[in-house]
Amino acid sequence: MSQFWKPGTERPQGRVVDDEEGGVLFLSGSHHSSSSSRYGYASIDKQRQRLPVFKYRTAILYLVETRATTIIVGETGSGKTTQIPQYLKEAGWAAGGRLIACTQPRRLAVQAVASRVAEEMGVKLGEEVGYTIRFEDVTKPDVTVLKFLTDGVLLREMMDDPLLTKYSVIMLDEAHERSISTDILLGLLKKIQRRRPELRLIISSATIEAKSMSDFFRMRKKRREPENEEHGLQVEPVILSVEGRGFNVQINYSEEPVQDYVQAAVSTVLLIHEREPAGDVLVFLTGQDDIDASVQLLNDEVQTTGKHSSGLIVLPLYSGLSRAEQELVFSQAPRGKRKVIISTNIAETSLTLEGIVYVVDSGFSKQRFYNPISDIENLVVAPISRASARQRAGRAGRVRPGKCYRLYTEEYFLNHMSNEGIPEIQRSSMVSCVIQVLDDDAKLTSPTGFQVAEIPLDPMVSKMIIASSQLGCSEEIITIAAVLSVQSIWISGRGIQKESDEAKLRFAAAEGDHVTFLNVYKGFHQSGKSSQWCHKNYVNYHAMRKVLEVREQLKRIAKRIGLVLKSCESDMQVVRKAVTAGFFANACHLEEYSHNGMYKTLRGSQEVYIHPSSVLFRVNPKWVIYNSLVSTDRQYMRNVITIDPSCLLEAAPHFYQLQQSNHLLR
DNA sequence: GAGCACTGC
Repeated sequence: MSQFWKPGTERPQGRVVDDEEGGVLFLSGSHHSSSSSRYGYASIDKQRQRLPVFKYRTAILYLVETRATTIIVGETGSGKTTQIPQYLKEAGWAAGGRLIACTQPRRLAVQAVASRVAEEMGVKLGEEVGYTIRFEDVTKPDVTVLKFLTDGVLLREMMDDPLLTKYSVIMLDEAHERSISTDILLGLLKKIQRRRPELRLIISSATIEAKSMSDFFRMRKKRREPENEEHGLQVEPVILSVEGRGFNVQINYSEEPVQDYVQAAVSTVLLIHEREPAGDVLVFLTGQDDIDASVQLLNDEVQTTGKHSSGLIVLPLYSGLSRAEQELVFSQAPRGKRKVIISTNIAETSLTLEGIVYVVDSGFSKQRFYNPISDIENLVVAPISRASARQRAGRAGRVRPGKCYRLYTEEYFLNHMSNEGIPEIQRSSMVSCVIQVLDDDAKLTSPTGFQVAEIPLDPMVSKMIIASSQLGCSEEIITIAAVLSVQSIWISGRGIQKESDEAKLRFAAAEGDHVTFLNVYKGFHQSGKSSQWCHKNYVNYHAMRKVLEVREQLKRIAKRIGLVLKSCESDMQVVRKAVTAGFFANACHLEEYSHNGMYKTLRGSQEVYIHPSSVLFRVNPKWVIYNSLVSTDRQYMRNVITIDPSCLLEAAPHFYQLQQSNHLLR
């Protein structure tokens, strides 16, 4: 362990200041604000040196060498994500066959950063610089030394290598977003540090959470491991702050509380357009309904009172849009026109829009909440946190000084908004990730429990796949699992409702949605995977490509864990059995006296209804199993299949024994 | 006869 090669680094010039609580250091470099000149014809090296993070290069390397954990607070545009991994490599942290890892919460960011770094280093992507995301491993063993990956992938790598021995440094980027995977990684990495004192962590976080990150990684003095001290390694974490390249954003608050934020957003946009100089506008609302409504209102305004609002190009932005519609948002507005983008939270973290000068912030977003008693996840419109509000405002200052209009009062911002949002881990069901982090004492059943943990899907889906291997219908079940993993394989939208409903009926199977998916997949396959075929049948071609991709991945995993790949041809009875084996806990029985299609769940007797998008809507079979619940004014079951109640006992005698003795199984 | 903020393995 002690043979690990440590690169020698000079002590930096800057000041190292001890925090009064001991341990936490702020290292203040010289704060010459770098000019924000655009990349001109400068060489890549020159460009790299112009980034704000460059003048902290020595400091960062010094801290990484001498501290187990370094926390970097970097604003957007500091260059930390692309530069720090390169500094580490230049300093020798990738020598001796070790790797440097840099994680991101999102796949797209992983790909983008990796290709940028490969370009800067002048190497081919997938050689010295590579990346890994689910379904895509662009790395070369023994060649790749800088590896970018999603935090979910790193978590999964821990299943095979719990101490992550091949990495010398792990940088967790965007840790302030507190995704479930990031949070679990933070916890596990802290444990790994005790066993691997030579491992270095870099946590990149936004200002506000930096202190709590540092507190988390500070080891208690009593429990400090003596061997770490012998290493000459300081176990107390350190915080280093790197300035960004953002411009000042002037904040304007509403003077009175706003009654209707859609209306207020529309008026504000019109006011900006009337009074403010050129520059695009970004409006944050909560969801598709709000956004479509305000796009409509603004366009009506453009039509009726052409004078004020001519020159406005109004564009919606949310994840449900087609690719072509999303791309419109990135195109530059014609000269003399002002672009107004009305968006969900997608523009707060996932997408970066250039040219935004004005931001209108409704103060709300849709957030997931989980009720562990009913085991139901809900999507609710809720106030955002101050951290979110700052993030939204920051979107106005990327190209030049901007303005942010908050549709709430300053008093509300200061006294009623929470400082930080509730981390995702506290708002979600943990079924999918808990199985990954159980240790040897967790008593996973053999072999099923271990196989379930190997498949990167919800445990119920995994169980269904494993059962299908024994039932001889794994080809079909893997197709169903792949379809369930994409959002929707149907094209939907205004104006084509009737046609798409009719198209769906052509594939409808009496057994329910799962078998309907098989029919669609069969048709798609027989058409030669044709996009025209999809178009004609109101099937989403991009979704079907994704289904193919996921399907191949699942087949590979199935083979690896020793499952039998076999088709049951047209025997849908075994398909239903396999679905039941996975989803027995979601069984429901029709309450016949109710005459309105009300079902009750066997587990918990909750009132549920078949979702109108299901092929079994209004068919109301006596016994069904659902894939998931959507919670609105009612609880709707999405993706439903008919079952035989005797299969329930067969599939899960341990689960339904009690119910049977209570005569709940009729 | 209803609707899906955003991610991820």
